[in-house]
Amino acid sequence: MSAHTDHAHTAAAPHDHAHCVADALTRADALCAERGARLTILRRRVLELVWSSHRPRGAYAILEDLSQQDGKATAPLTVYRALEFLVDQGLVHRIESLNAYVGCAAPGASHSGQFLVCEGCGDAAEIDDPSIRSAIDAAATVRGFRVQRPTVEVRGVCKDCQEKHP
Amino acid sequence: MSAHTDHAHTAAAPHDHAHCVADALTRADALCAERGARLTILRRRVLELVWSSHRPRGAYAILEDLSQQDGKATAPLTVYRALEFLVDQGLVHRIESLNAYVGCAAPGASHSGQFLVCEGCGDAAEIDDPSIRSAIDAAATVRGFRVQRPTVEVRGVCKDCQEKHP
DNA sequence: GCTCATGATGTTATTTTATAACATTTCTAA
DNA sequence: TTAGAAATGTTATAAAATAACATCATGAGC
Ligand SMILES: [Zn+2]
Ligand SMILES: [Zn+2]
Ligand SMILES: [Zn+2]
Ligand SMILES: [Zn+2]
Repeated sequence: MSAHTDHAHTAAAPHDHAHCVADALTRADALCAERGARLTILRRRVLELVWSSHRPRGAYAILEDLSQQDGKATAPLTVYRALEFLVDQGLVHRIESLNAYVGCAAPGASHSGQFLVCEGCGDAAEIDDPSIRSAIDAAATVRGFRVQRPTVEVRGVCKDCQEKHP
Repeated sequence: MSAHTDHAHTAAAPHDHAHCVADALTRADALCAERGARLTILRRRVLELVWSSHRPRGAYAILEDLSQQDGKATAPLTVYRALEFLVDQGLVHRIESLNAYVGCAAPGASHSGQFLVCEGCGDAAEIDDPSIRSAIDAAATVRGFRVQRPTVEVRGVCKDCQEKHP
């Protein structure tokens, strides 16, 4: 069995993050190839920067990284367009309540877009809980509402932060 | 029994909206009095403007209304501060995915903050579905996450809009 | 190889949304 | 009435996102 287990990595838990990012990029390469979507150099760089931490990152933070790497100013649109592509491909999620973006832990699989957002450390743990999804679907169906994109963002305090500040 | 029934009004369904707004203001008066919170003239006016439709409204739209009523420019902060108060009191909800605000249909009661947001008509129907809430609580508990404020915003198409564009 | 249509990126300017810092006014309770 | 606190006014700025248009890259078809 691989050293990389299935359990989700977090910003807090120490782990081989380079591997983590490399995995994400490899998955993205495979998925885009499979779909005929063009994961260009720029988009791939932006994806890598989104993954640079396990925390949600703002578009302008990514913009700064990009500008610094290139030694010249990059325009916001450059980043926003790349992010739009990545979100459309399901490689990145946008956290609405933070105006920020985070790499998807399981692209390809169904994305319900559920996050536990910690007020303490800023971590946004992606979960995919079928019972939340089915409860939403049921509530929508009863009201004749056709679901396109359910968003669940739960603000609170993660386990680690609770232990640190009891 | 009152002419006003319990079922939720929507922007689409014709109804006595003046009554609708008056009710919201009366409820707000009562709640704030009960809590010793100060629903000042300004805050009450902003609440009324939030309720001016059943659709989410942006802070700057409310700002324009306010400026027009007074015949002079109002500063954004004026509106944002009032909105902050109203959100804190649970009289208004912020729809994160729209950067907009909508009157709460049932202030005082527990607010889980669940919305069905229609892409067609812009309506944001507030629901309070216990099974969604308990599914979220269960998922959080399993992960040791302490829930403070769950946000559910479901994008899709409402019943009316589906019937209009089949 | 060329050629053109399409998609991607560059460039400049602007819009939309939200907050900071500090002054003044209003309310409340002692 | 008179602090002290809360609310509002004022001015300036920050943060997030998009519009409009030009240029460049890519790849299918010839
Ligand atoms: Zn990692
Ligand atoms: Zn935390
Ligand atoms: Zn109404
Ligand atoms: Zn609709």
